[in-house]
Amino acid sequence: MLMEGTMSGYDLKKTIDSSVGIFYKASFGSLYPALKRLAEKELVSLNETDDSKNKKLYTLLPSGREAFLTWLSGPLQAARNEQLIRIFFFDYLDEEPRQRLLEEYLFKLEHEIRTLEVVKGIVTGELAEIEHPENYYYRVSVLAYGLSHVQMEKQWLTDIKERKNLNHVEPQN
Amino acid sequence: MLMEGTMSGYDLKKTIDSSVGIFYKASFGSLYPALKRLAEKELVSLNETDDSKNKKLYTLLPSGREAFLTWLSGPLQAARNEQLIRIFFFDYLDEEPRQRLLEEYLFKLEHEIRTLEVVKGIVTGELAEIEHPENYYYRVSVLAYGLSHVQMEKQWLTDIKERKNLNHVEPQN
DNA sequence: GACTCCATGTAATTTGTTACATGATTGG
DNA sequence: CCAATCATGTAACAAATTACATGGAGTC
Repeated sequence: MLMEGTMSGYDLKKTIDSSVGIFYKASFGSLYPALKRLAEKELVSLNETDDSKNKKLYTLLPSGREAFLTWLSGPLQAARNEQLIRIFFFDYLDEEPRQRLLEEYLFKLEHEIRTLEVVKGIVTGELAEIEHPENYYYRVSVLAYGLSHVQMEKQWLTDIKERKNLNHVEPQN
Repeated sequence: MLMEGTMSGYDLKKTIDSSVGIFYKASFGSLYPALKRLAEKELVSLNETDDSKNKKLYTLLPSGREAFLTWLSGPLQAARNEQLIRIFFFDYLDEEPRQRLLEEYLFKLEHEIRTLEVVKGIVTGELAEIEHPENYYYRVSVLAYGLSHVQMEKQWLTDIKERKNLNHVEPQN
């Protein structure tokens, strides 16, 4: 986030919540100590404001920028989904609570789909008004990923709710 | 896993690796202390074998079974994908390393798809030979989820590699 | 005057990772 | 006999979560 410019811990939290917030959470209890560590490693510099707010502004140093790009270039790996171990054991639940849970989750997913579509609409609109929208392609792609993901989950959930024969799922390619 | 029967920490690790291992890892450094904690809370009972192996066999107690079912009945939540924050920032990478990373990931995904298909084949075969295959429906469903997931990711990756216009993704429902 | 927002932090607790350490048994 | 597997654990280190604690500024 500091690649975008100088920020305080508080600003950071707001920025995170309103951008990657859909799939990543940060608490103050993790943010402030993390900034401290980054400052100790001299990856960021600290400037205190002397106005009434008493903000501590953190700026990414060249070494920090380097560390960020190194992290970014690391290998992509399949994300491990802890949610799945729950469903893995769903056979132990009775049919009634199981259907209820699946129903609830389906409801949440539908809500999430609507949310993501709204967000995507807003972002697309904002993007149309800036100078170089192509520089924000991957940020928008992540939204598209989110949508594909929840749509896939919805389809899958609908299928298992009906106890469809899962061997008939056809590969897309 | 202890719902299936009495096991040692070592057995547990093997069982985890060969079942949920595709999407969940457990190390001895987390397993043994965890079993200790479960024993302290009297959710499992401990029986030491007196043979040469010196195994410590853990058995789920009724209270442990209850705790498991309570955990299982908890609300399902959308899994948070930390991998996505990487891709969110991909605009900061140059086109060359970016394409290389996407290519690598695509390769991994294709490997994973083949693996999952093999595993699914094996599991389906095994399932056909047991008495009540319907009691293992959700275990198999998770495999189907895994496959849908990687297939979705592959499609998405292929799209962004070509910088497709992501606004044209059509909802499935 | 009360409530919300801005702003920073610490403390306790919990947990995970990685590496280290030990020793018995089994199969080729 | 040597390597792999079986089997259990600890220690150092790193982080995250939740709750607590504090204080200023703006606004209704």
